[in-house]
Amino acid sequence: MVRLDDVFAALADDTRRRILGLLASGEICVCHIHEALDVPQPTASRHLAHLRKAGLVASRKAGLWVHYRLAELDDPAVAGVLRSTLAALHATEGTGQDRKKLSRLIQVPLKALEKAAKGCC
Amino acid sequence: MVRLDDVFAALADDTRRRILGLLASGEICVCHIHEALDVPQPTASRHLAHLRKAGLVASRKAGLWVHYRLAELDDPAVAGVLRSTLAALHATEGTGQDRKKLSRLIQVPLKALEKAAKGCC
DNA sequence: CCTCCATATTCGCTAAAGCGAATATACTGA
DNA sequence: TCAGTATATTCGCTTTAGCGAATATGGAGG
Repeated sequence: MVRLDDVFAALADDTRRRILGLLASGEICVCHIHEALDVPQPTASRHLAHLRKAGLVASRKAGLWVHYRLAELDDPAVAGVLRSTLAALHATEGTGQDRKKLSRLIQVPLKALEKAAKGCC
Repeated sequence: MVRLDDVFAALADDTRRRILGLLASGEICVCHIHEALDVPQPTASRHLAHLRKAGLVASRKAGLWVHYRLAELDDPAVAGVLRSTLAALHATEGTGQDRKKLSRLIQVPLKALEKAAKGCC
């Protein structure tokens, strides 16, 4: 059960919004998030935990790595908030820069990431 | 110019979201907000100032009273966030109760407030 | 001018959030 | 089993947000 209070608290932090901006283009593992955003690994992990508690992201363990993705939200109201938030992030300059850096890191063409992000929000 | 950071910071507080929930049904003066929400007048005023700084609400002075309303947002991305937020609030129980109390206070039928709120988001 | 009323602001305090550093956990492969 | 790597957590600290109480501002009317 997702509580609205937790959702907005989660969205009220720049680093967490940047993470969501990255996840809009698909599943990413922690190491790539912390490198793309240029934040310490514990910081990335802490914010991801916050987002997970709020119900906005889900994680999948694959050996040593943990891959995070946007959660499938049951509540349509919360889904709407997340969708509009991603759309707003998409319109900012920072999101594009983060995505560009991610593109280099994971060796995936920027176009592909852009396309995936569009289809998500 | 509305900054996304301020918007989400503004939305990350329950009292401020309750205020937005009320304003969805139209312009309201400070005294009615603080009575409908049952919070001290300085608290209502402080939160309204916060919302105004974030660019989410606008105010109009009418003699001794100050009427607040949802702002017309230039930025379509921010407008989308606000719209989905209001929709999410609309789905919560608390918003209905606050509106009911406002209805009694300002002597306007609940139906009319509901209708106005629907048309807004 | 003085008073009343609605609204805004300030002050001191408490609680919570975020960070960096260090450390713990968990899985992999030699 | 042991070393190595990715992720998570804890600790101490600093910053910030929100609150209650008191007070300031500013317009309306006697």
